[in-house]
Amino acid sequence: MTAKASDPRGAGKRTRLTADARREQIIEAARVVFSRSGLAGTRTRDLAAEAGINEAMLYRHFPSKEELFEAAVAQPLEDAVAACVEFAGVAPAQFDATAELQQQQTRQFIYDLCAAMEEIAPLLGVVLFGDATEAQVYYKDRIQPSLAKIQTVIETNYASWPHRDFDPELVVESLFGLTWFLAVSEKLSGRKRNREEVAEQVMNLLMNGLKVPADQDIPNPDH
Amino acid sequence: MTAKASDPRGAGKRTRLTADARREQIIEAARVVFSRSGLAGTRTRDLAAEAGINEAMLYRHFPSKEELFEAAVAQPLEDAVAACVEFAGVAPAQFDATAELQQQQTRQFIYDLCAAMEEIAPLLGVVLFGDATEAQVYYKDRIQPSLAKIQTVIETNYASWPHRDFDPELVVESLFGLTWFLAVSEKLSGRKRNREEVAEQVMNLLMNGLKVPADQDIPNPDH
Amino acid sequence: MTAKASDPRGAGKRTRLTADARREQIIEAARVVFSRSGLAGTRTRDLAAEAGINEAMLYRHFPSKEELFEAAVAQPLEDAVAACVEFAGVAPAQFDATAELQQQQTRQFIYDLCAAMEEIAPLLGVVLFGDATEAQVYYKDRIQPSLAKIQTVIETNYASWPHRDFDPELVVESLFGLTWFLAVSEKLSGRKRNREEVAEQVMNLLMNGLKVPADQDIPNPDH
Amino acid sequence: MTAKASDPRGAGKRTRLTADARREQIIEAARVVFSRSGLAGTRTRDLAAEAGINEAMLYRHFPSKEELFEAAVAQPLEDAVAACVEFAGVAPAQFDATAELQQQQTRQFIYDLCAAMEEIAPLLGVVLFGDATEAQVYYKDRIQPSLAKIQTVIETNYASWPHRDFDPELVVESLFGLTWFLAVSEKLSGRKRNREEVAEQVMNLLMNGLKVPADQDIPNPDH
DNA sequence: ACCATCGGGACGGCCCGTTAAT
DNA sequence: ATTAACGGGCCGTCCCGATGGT
Repeated sequence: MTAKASDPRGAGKRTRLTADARREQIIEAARVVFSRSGLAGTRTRDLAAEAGINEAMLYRHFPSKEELFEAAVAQPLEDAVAACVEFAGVAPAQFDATAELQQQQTRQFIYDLCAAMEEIAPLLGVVLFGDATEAQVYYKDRIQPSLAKIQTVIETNYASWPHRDFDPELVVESLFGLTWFLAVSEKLSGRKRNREEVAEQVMNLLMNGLKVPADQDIPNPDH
Repeated sequence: MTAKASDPRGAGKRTRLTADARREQIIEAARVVFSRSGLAGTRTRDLAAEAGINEAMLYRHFPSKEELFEAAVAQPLEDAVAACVEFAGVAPAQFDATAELQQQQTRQFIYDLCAAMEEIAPLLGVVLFGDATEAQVYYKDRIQPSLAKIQTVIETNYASWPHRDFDPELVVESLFGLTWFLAVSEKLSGRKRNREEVAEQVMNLLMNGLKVPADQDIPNPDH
Repeated sequence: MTAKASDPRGAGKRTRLTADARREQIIEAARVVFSRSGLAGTRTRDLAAEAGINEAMLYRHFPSKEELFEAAVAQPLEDAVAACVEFAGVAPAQFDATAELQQQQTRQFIYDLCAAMEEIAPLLGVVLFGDATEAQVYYKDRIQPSLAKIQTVIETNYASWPHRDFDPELVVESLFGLTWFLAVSEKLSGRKRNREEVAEQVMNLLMNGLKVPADQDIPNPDH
Repeated sequence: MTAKASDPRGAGKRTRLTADARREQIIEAARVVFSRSGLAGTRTRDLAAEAGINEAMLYRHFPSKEELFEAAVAQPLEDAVAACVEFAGVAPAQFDATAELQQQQTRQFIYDLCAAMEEIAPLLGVVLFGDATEAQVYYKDRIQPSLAKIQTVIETNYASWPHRDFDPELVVESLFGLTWFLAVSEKLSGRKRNREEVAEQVMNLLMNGLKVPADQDIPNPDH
């Protein structure tokens, strides 16, 4: 994000901003309100109020509420999901018997995913549950491709570590949904979790499962 | 259903609906429309049209759109989530070294959860992403308690099988979110998965993880 | 046709009434509600509720709200105003120097008028201030003729007593308006006046004015 | 009166007024429509049409139809009635045997009252006969106090002229009602009276009555 | 044979998203 | 950049027919 000299939340004084800066400010305010109330549930008045400007100003910068939604929610969400592909990274070159590297890499991936989810979880919600028809298009065109890419990365790394037979697509969607809901739940319940612990636990869950293998010691059977 | 003097199923003729039947029909139609467009995005006209009646009829049976939403979406969702607690079941009495019984039980649980999710996924969406304030209340008061109960069931079974140390709350939320998103994704992408396979894979993921233990043979490294 | 049934206000039990009795009951209930809220301000639901019957019953006895208004308010009001003509009576045959008989007659007239006004005051209000266009027609066709008749009676008696020169029409309207407002005021303020005293005072005002003739003693100048 | 700024019949033109001017224009238009149809009988669409604007504009200037009614009818009416107190004036200082000054003063008072009534008569009607409950509150809180003040003025002058014993309250209400109905009647019948003559006649009626004192000549017994 | 309920066209008040005019 | 303006639509209800139970 570009560094801004002025505080966009400063409501006291009327600052004259450049068109771009104003646009950015509107977008950020809109993201807040849209996240809160969805597309249909948001009034243009609320958008203007949150941005600290006049309603007519919105229409000087955006031709319609829908386009503002696109700029403030849909596009950033698509970008953010696309960015998650980077998190997946590439597999280590050489074979690792204990897949320790994979575990580390996976932990980091989950950590990054959780971090990203904190921001995009509400956006994902309002986009996917605003209007079913648009959601379908959006999901197919702008979410799934990124998920597919992550899946591809995993498949590429498929040969480099010892694993069970699994469906990469299912795993990606599972992980995505899992982290999504954790973020949603955190926001709704107001309870904060330590993200590193979460990443560690989820990674462990994903890689090793809950069960202790039969030939190992049971760490703490009765807690 | 409520006991009726006359046969509710019998009449083959086109009969006017009883108040209860009409109410139920409105609720079911409303659930469809609300699932599609959310609370704010749904017009009362759409609700009436979907139910095949006049708008005025809605308000003879429900005092407001919000109350219809409550009856058609919020309450059924709460009930459905509450019903998921039953799926968790109880742990087998005796110890099982390979935790085979737990695996079976878990598979069934996930299967049931996925089945339930097929219906409640959109409801969950529109409730949690319709209005942030109401979502918070709803989640805390009407979703989390059920999740907590499932968690309790797991904790009760905690001692009966060999497992790693994990946070039951996190696991429950993870599983819930995971299955939720699988259902959402299925609906949005239009692709159908075999639920039994999904349950098997997810159970395996949950119990055993993706990784093959180091002292085992690598089943099929390069697919 | 048949004799009036019992008290129409008995709401406790559902009495089966003859059509005429039911009609009369509806009319009386309607008069109450219309008096309270006017034609436009009255819901058919309120009418039905006040009559203790179903809304549909109204339309079995009256084709429309307007016709019920006509039967419950407009016609009774017209009749009541027409009946006021009787109150005016006829002048005594022989000349009376002190017009004592006229005073008595006038007192009685005013008394009767006040009594009638107690009932018709609200009706007059809702008819004349409900809809301006209809009020005009109503006034010209159904109120003024009765006032004109009263005026005629007065003119007939004109020669029989010593009086100043005055415009009978103006006097009739004045008296009518005066008594109307007294009734309205009584109802709105909740304060009750003794009707005989009112009649006496108004008669005195009308016949003798407030001022004491110069050649008479001043009864009580400083009270 | 102020010159009409915009032509209500003017079609496409979008006239721009300041907020205050528009507000005033709406109020004046509303007074006309409310006077015609009452509060319940007036559609917001009629209000907008009469003001030559869109319905939405009403709600930019007034939060509800009721508040517009308050601003356009209730408050002006209260003010106008309150202003009538000024008309009552004060009694002449010195005693006047024939009460000629009082007569003149009274004539002027009645004249002013009639003039005021021409404007407030319909307002009074729609307020007092719109809704019985609100009318009661309005009358007690916002009409009666002014009438009581007039009454006080009369009582203050009570000692300064020779009069019969009378109830000032009754006289004030009588005069108020009398002039009210004269105005109503004029409006409804479409017949115009000369106000000076009316004032003269009513003053005479009030002060001297219709009857000729016994010791005076009968002016014109048979007209 | 009465009556209550179902059913609906139309419109009520209100305000939302949007466009001129200043 | 701001205020005034508006077309249209939303939620809710009103007045009133039609249908079927008791």
